[in-house]
Amino acid sequence: MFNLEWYRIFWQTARHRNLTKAAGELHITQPSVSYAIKQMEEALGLRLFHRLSKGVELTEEGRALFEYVDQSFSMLDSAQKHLESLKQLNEGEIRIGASDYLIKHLLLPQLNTFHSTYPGIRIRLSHGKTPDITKRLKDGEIDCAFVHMPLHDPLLNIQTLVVLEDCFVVGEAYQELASRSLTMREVSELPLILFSQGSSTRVFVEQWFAAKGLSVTPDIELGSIELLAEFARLGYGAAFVSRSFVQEDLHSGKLYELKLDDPLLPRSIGFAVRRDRKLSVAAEQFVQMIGARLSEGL
Amino acid sequence: MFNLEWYRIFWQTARHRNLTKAAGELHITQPSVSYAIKQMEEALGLRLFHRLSKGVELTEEGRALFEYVDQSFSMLDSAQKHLESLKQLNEGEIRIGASDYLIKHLLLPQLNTFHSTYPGIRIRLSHGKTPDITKRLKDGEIDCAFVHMPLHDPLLNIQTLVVLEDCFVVGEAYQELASRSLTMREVSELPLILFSQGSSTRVFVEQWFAAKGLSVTPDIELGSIELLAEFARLGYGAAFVSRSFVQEDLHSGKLYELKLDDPLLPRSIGFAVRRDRKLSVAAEQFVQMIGARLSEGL
DNA sequence: ATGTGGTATAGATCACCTCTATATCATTAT
DNA sequence: ATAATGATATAGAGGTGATCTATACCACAT
Repeated sequence: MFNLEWYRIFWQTARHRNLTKAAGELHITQPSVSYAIKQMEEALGLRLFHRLSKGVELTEEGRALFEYVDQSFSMLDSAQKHLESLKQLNEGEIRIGASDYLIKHLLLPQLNTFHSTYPGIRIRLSHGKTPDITKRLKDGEIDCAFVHMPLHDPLLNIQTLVVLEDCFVVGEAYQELASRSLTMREVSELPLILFSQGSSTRVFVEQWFAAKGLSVTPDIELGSIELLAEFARLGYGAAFVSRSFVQEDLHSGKLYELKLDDPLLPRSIGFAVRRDRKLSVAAEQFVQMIGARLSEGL
Repeated sequence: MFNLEWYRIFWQTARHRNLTKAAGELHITQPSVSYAIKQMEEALGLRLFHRLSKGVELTEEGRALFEYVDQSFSMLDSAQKHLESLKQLNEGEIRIGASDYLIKHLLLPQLNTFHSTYPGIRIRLSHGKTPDITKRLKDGEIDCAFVHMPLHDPLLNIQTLVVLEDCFVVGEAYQELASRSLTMREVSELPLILFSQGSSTRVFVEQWFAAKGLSVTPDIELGSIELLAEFARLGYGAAFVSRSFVQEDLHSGKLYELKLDDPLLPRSIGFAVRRDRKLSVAAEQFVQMIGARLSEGL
């Protein structure tokens, strides 16, 4: 059959009109070139070059072939360049799934860094609840996802990325509550400021209460963690937030953390990919960066 | 370095999403495919396929590569088709040089046959005098030429194709001249009907006279052999024509050939190509045909 | 458990590409 | 003429890497 390597030899020979020069370019010897072209001509049943005393020259048929081969090669050359570019992270695409909350507070800060380092990489975010996100991940619509733990799925490779520690915080108005330890019932009877219904955070806190047979109805229900903290500071009640987010306020005394008889279990955020798929170069790089930055502390 | 054969293996694998199938298509074994793709991935420093439990699937980078490779291959495929077509004489080009006279009386009848057999082959004719034609042949502007012999040129390969025998003919009016043998001087004093100045035929006949120190001025000078014969038939004088052309008139008694003391040397028509160039498939076929037909007698 | 359908790995083999050496040929210089 | 130069072609030896066989391994379905 026809050996594709022959095309490369043919191409160089046609360009240099000289077997010896072509051989030099290809880092092989002149007889090898001569041999390859002979093979080719025999395989095609056509003469491709005129053998002149001072080199070779394409025949009519050879010229016809060269037109195509040249184009074909420039195509393959572009391919090499494109792949190199993908490898150098000058282009590419990452499709990430996460909840609105995680997109805003975990992903966005990291993404900025990533995007300014690799401006050519296109980021596609899709938001949704964890079950929805995992489905899209399994369907191949997204490359990786940030999910709330615990989550088990045989098709997915999930690793814990960062641990969220939650707490109830109050403003100065409720300062005295923070001096002693509260039971869950006591907490449930406070005016509560919670994340909106259906969010992972809300589900988590409701389950915590439910474990003691308590059901709660928040006085205030909000969609953003900043607002939760703000209402707490203003003394509207106890807000359920992740501790790291209100760290500064706790230090400066604008907010107070409630001590609890039954400690809240830490919640984990995991990073999930399909077990049977390798990440693209771009996604791989992204994961590396996320991992490095998060291990230094969120 | 990168082996172009790998592309073929990559391509088949990508199309079938299955190493085993690709191997079958390529008439090699599955491990060979596995090995080749591994080589390729290592050379590129990129993973090209996801290995799934039920086959393989292109990665993002693999898809990018496939786009190019697929195009590149369809290009090479077109090349094969084109060459095949050239070989089958479904297309191609022949550039032929000849004098006006030879184009009309030697080439045209043959060309019709050739052209109806191979309608896809483009014929390019260029006309000119033999020295001009041979120059164009040596410059590579034409592929082959019909020339008047004798002609010697170290760069050209010339073979005699057909022998033209010339003669002087007269109409009934001069019938009695044909009964005896004439000297050249007698002929030179007849009213002569000759081909136009500069043509090979004219040069030939002038040289024949010049060899005896005679110079001639024709009474009638014409550009086509039909007209020469016609004027002779009408009794305007003696026309110098090739015998084969007036064969019929000689038999039917419309024309009479003059007998000469000094016989005219037969003139040869030769076929010339460049010694260092091989003819294209189309031209080769043309030469074959011309040779075969002419050897059966013009 | 077992079978099925896929890929990966190990080690042996062999085809064929590449090499060296030399022939041959045309052109150019001496 | 003769030699030198710069090409390609050919012959025969050799080595390398693609290919093969055999087998392991893995996921999934039965």
